[in-house]
Amino acid sequence: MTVRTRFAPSPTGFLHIGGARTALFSWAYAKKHHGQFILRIEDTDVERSTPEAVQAILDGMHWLGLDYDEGPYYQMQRMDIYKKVIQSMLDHGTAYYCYCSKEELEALRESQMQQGLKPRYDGKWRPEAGKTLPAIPQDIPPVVRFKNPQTGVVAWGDLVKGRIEIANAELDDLIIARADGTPTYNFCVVVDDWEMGITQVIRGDDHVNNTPRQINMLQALGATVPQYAHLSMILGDDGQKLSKRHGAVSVMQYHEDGYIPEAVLNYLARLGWSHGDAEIFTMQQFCEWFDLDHITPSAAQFNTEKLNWLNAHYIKEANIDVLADDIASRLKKLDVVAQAQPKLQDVLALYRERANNLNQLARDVAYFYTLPQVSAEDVAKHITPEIMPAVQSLSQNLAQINWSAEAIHEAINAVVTQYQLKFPKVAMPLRVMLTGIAQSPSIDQVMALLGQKEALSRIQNYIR
RNA sequence: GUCCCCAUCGUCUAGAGGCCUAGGACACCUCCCUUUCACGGAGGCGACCGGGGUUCGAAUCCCCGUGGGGACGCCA
Repeated sequence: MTVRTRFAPSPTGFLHIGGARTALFSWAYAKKHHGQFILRIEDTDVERSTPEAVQAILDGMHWLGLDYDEGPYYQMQRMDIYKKVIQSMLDHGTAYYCYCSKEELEALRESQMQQGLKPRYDGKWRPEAGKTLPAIPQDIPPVVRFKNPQTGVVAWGDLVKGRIEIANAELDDLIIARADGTPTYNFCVVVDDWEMGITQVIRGDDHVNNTPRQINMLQALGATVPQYAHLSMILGDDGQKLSKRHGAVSVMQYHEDGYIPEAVLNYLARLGWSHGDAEIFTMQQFCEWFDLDHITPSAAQFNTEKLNWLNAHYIKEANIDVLADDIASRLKKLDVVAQAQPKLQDVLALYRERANNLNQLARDVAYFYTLPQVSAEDVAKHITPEIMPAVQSLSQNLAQINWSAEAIHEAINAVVTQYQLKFPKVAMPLRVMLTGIAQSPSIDQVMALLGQKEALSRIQNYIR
């Protein structure tokens, strides 16, 4: 049987880091087994679903390069299928109408909680041999409930957590269609996973508790039960649960914050999954290596520092033209236009070795295209009156030479010797004059890229 | 409250009874490289939640604690 996995987000917000990892693992599993990966939008909560959220999810997946073979399917467009199944379950007696009002259910829940019991539907309208059902109230539109088995256990071999077993007595008859006739989540999932021929359901472990209900429905429908793999959650950098209020951000925020998608992908792949000592790998390798039995069942804490380390790696590895495009657009946000000279690719070749963030990289190279902001502190510390004669003399020499890093280096060495100084004594003030700060790559290389005219002009500003 | 899940360095993890005086990676520290800051290189620090079993032998298996998390909606 060919493998078919799916990612089934509900469009009530952006694609966050946990969702992205779930999608990544489902995607990789399908790729590994030459199967299909399906995207399904679970938008049956009309109140909270928005088209913007759908777009945000699509954008996030696109940025990460998680392409799908089928979909996106929208559950709201599949109502006919669900209604047909509900009718057939009603016909077969595996589902029934319940006329309890919301208030009645609420009261039931409360009293059970007070008695220290697990809140559950009491089966008031559940048809049973020899049982007389109450009189049907006229003013209450009924919901449809699934007739869950009351004895025995539901068990499955979870691909991540191992065997999980839950007594049917713990479960109640869940609502599969609301009073207005629309189907509910657990039911739609069952129908879709069945109808779409999903073979492995890979999802967050907050769904473990839904699984036994879904299996029971699948069995009532006579459907093949897929395999389940429940991924543990991702905690924030501080070990706390991610929530809207606390640290949960869109994957697109990582783009915004200067991360390269390869780094995010590699990082996410290693969160909860491992392949021996492998830390850095391509998505192609990941798809070859990926399997469900090397996933940790315990929750993982997000670590930005390790992401930064991977980001540095992928910035070094990136295609220089792609990198230049990205940095050019980030420069634009800083109101800096990357001119033709010096070529941004050349500048980045010099700078990317030291960067671990794209925004930082953009800020670092901005001075090639705009006058740097110099701090008074750096000026006071490095551009001292004592050094000015040497700088002045160097400036005159530089005007004479053939502009190249080697020649610049020689020129600096010459004044260093002439004035009996150490190299940094001259290099540091140059850095500040040219780049605005006291840290930069080799000053001769920086100057070579900046160009003779521009370099000399910036030095002149300090000579009076 | 009830049910379910989880538990190795600060963090991500390797580990499927002897290969473990517990390995790798990030972070941290030291040194080297050096034209500053980085990069890079070499070292270092640092963990099996506790208690009982089982076994010749347990990080690995079992039980009990403890701690953490999740689920209990006409939300998904």
